[in-house]
Amino acid sequence: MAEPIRLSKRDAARRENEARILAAAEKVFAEAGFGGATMQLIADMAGLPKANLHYYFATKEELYRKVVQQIFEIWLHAADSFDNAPGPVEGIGAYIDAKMDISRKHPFGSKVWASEVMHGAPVIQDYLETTLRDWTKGRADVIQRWVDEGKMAPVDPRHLLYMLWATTQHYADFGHQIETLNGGKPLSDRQWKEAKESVKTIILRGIGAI
Amino acid sequence: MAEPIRLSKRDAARRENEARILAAAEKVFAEAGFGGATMQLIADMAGLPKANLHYYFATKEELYRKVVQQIFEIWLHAADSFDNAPGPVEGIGAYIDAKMDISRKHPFGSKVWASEVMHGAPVIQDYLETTLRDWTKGRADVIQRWVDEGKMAPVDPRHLLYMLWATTQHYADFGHQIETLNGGKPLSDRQWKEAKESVKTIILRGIGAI
DNA sequence: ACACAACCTGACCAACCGGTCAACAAATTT
DNA sequence: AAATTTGTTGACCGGTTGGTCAGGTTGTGT
Repeated sequence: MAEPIRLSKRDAARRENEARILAAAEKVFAEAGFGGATMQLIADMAGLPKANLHYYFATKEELYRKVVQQIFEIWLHAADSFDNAPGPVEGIGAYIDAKMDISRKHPFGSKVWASEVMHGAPVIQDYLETTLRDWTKGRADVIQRWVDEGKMAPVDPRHLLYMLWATTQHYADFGHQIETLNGGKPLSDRQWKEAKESVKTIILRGIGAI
Repeated sequence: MAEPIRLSKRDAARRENEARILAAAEKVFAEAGFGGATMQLIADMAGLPKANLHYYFATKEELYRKVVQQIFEIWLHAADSFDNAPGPVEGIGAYIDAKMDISRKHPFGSKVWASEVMHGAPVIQDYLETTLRDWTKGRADVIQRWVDEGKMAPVDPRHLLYMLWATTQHYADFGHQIETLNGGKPLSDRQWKEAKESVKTIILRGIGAI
């Protein structure tokens, strides 16, 4: 069991400050891009003097890197439900649910990730070439197995994965567009549920799993 | 018929300079984002002195706006094939083809557009609320008609459109990621064809049109 | 050939940015 | 409670950026 760790005043303050800075940075980087974001703006949003940011994160790049790593972790773990699933309906269905939830809960992080990749992944190229490549290979193998077992139509696992990523992330990255087309209002709980169902239905039927 | 308009030296030079600047700007904005792009970099890439850029485009914002408008036009016209189609197989199939071609031919423009929307559409919000809203309404009606005519399963037209946008644009916006997962090489002609087929097959089957 | 307008550009500037630092405050250790 | 480590911050700096402008060049109409 986890002990109720006693945090010294210092450690507690450090923890909170880092969290506040990271949260502010995530939002500012998402809304302004790396180049458009300023340390001053992040500092103001975090309620700290700019010099204090540089005490916790030496450079703008270092802070940005931490923000990207954070969302990448969440992104990867979304596929936990993918494994050990008996078939595509459960596995891919749960994956869509998880990724749609991420899009709703972490829209800023999703945008930062999208922005990073769009600009050629200057700071996380190594992750793409190692962690993400392995991850993708593993899931593609699972999908291929389902195909071989006749649990779904023969589709290219890669392109199916791209479609899953694209569709689920779209609700975060292009959330503003969707909101505008929704009469300027964010999707309601019911509309989010409908979105999830639509995506799941079309894709699962599209791969011949239902 | 279009007359072979005689361009004076001036008009010809103006045309070429503007085109060169816009092409350079599209690339730089796509790779560095609006905030990260510099007029100097665009000028260097266009092979013109920076001051000359400001002669043609007064401000960075004005130049950026032109770039965004340009890709928006292409984006809208991609759906010409959508209309007058007898059913979803032809209409949506052609639309997917057209949008995939755009992703391949105009990856920079696609990224600029994505970036603009992701950042809350600061310069083209009015377009979203007028042109895009009308456009979307029109296509959604067409899809609904096909549903009513029994030519496809009853799916929410909006979410289908989002899925089409997301999936096709993904190949441009996340092209770097796809390239990395493809062994660091861009998709070949054959792979692009396979991508198109995969997308069309999954979606058309997903909406019960085939 | 002349006059006028359009075009071009090196040099320049004020504003802003990321990052530094010295001086100070607070917590922790001894 | 003294000493030491850790955290805090206003003021500052060199470098870069978007944008300006005066003075020159080129093309066009007359």
